[in-house]
Amino acid sequence: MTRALTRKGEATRARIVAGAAAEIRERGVDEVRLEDVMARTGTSKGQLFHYFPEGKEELLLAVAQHEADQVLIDQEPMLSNLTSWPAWLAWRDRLIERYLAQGVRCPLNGLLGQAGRRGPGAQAVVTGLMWRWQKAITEGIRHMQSTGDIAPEVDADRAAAALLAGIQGGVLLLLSTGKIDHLEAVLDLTIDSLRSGARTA
Amino acid sequence: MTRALTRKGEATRARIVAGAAAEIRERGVDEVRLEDVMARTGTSKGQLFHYFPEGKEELLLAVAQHEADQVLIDQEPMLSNLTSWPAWLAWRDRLIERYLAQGVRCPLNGLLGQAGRRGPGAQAVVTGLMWRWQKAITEGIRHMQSTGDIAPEVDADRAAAALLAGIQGGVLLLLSTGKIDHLEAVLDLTIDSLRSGARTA
DNA sequence: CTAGAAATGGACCGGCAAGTCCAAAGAGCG
DNA sequence: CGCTCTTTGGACTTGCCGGTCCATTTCTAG
Repeated sequence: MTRALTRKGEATRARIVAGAAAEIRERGVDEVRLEDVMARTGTSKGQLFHYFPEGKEELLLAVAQHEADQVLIDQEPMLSNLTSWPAWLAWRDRLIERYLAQGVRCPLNGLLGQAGRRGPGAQAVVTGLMWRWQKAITEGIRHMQSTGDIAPEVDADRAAAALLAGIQGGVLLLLSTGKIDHLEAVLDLTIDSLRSGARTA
Repeated sequence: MTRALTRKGEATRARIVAGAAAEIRERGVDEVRLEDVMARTGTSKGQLFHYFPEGKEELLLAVAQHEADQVLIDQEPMLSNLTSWPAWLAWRDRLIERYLAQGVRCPLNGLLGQAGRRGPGAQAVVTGLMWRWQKAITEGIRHMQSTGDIAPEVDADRAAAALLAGIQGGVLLLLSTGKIDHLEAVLDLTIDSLRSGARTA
């Protein structure tokens, strides 16, 4: 039942997704025309609908999944190794760097706020991303607790939830205002707060 | 040069904005058709373009401004009176309550992430909102510092920036996942953190 | 080599929704 | 009471863009 794709087909499909992703980053989700994707990727309409029978919707979803994965990959190996304060700071730096470079071009942009409306598929992609992201942070906090660097009374889940929210909001404000200050403030203050909590223990 | 609007005209214009706002809340920005607004408000196309000569764009911008103002109004009188810990908690409760009630229906939704792309007008609306919001929080923190409830070393601006980002992210996650947990965590943990900072002083 | 499946190209269709236009109704004013 | 400016109604135009369709070429297997 899985589509019969030859190697060539596979490559074309990937090219379409990548091209669509680039297009979205540059122009925004709702500004993407199938035609633009075709032009950029050197494909024809027939191909688009051959690889994404459901049409635009399906393509967009594939792109979303692709970009969501990328978000986490871009944070590696830091995100999975939050095992010391220097590691946390390295992660912090990576985030700042990454989003500073990305600027206004957030590929998931259109999705985030409208996940609910864009159908259950989009919803799943977004919640999946957030879930994995938060889980990684939680594990980092737990690890720091195991080494005594973070107070055991800290509710790792709640703290991770707050930090994740802060990051999202920081990025959102970067998107809105062009300033990275909010993201920086969140990361620094939250990490500081986790850190100083150790004294209590 | 300000448009010559009779009282009746003024009323109609307001009705259109309100109707469009409602429509956006229910269906999302990009799903709004002029036709829907007409139907809901009992107006004709002639009227829409009479009151908003630039068309949809201009109408949407008017709605955005309207809703942005509402966001802050909804937080009053708490937001302007963050002068004691009970007051902060009351504000917290109001936020939770408001966004819980609102659920997925965020009128500014489409704007937030795409302010940059939606033209300078939208950008201005969003940054203006964020600016005013953050300023109010900053003033709250400063006041608490003046009464010794928050340590003087706290950088009020930075702390406010972080809190604002947290709130935005919390709302975003509410929109994406339907859960209010993130917003709650941000508010509680951040306020706690500000509170415990007092001990240091 | 060849049959069948996959991949590709691109002409064409159809609907939708923004925006235009003008005619007519209503309201304020001397 | 009639002039003018605002308000209103709604038919019509127009361009865009997603989606359909089929002819053609390329690939793979036996």
